[in-house]
Amino acid sequence: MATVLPAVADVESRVLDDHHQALKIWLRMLACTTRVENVIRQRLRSEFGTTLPRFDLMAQLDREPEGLSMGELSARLMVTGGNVTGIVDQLESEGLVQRAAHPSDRRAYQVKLTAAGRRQFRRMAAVHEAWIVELFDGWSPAQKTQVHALLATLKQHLAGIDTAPAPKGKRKEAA
Amino acid sequence: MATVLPAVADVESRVLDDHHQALKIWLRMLACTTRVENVIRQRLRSEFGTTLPRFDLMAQLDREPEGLSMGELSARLMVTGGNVTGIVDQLESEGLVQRAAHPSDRRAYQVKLTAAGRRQFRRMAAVHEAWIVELFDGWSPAQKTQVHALLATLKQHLAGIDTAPAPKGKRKEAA
DNA sequence: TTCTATTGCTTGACACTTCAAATATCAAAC
DNA sequence: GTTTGATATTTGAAGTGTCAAGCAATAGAA
Repeated sequence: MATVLPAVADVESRVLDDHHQALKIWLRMLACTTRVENVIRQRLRSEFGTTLPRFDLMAQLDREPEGLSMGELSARLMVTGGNVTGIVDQLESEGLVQRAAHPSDRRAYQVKLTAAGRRQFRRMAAVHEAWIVELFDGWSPAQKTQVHALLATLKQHLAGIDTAPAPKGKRKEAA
Repeated sequence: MATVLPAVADVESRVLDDHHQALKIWLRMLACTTRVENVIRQRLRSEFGTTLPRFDLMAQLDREPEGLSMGELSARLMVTGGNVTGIVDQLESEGLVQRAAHPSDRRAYQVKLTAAGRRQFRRMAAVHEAWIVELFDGWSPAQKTQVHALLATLKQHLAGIDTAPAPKGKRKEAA
């Protein structure tokens, strides 16, 4: 693999490039998601007078007729519990969501969409999906399939990563 | 794959699938970036006692020795101006950043990293890059190259999208 | 010049978010 | 039954973020 003269420099620069490659991908990916989020956020506001987190939370509830606990919402939305409390408080006060008693655990609720909440969400969801299709129309169907698979790989890798940084020499220390 | 009978249904469901495909990609992509952000955020906090937006802002300044105006920072970080004001206020009060007079426009500043700011950022940046490499290690170098190119396509497409939703029948109405 | 419109930035109100600490309930061991 | 520890949620403080309104400086036209 290593040729004679530029071998050393090549190996070094390849490492550097590889590092910069990951960083560049990250910055580019972040730019894309931020852009998409900003567009969706502004459109949700101007078209429906609502916000992205409200929409996301209702989206989770829409696909779970039985409702979700606060903790499940927190996990699915990948935000902290305190955050969910605040958003549910608001949606509940607007009559879009309802805290129902959990059948077997008095600590937990089952948060559900009310009829009004479901109606409103469904109305927004159709438009929202069209927006997403528009925003991702830069990729051909074949490219979309490719990306979908690539993201699956990354997502799985990320699931195995510890939140705390690896303490120097260790790797995958399973309990 | 497609057998005789469900052909019609296939055509229809393909359209639906295409819509759902964009949505699925978006959700998966969002999950990945959120996960990465959360990991980096927590590590920045525990290792360096700083936050992601502070780090991002300093990163922009580090690569511009001449400094950046508030507006340029706002554009690069893809956040609103008011937000930048707040973060710069803090970093300035901590002596990591400095508002210098703009040579030709008395309305604007040139925000620069101080010596202390640059020192601190450089220290964090090396570790940060290692984290990114770790987080994106789920992709092979070849896959990274692929993703890098695919994201370039998407980014360009997104740049041509208007923030306001397309008003029904119109398309690309250039002034 | 002077008027007008634009640009760069800040402010204040409010929404979202994390974090850490507090409360309440559960589950399981004793 | 109590205690002990874990789990579900809420609370409050502080940071981050948008938005709209406002001020100061610029730029261009009348």
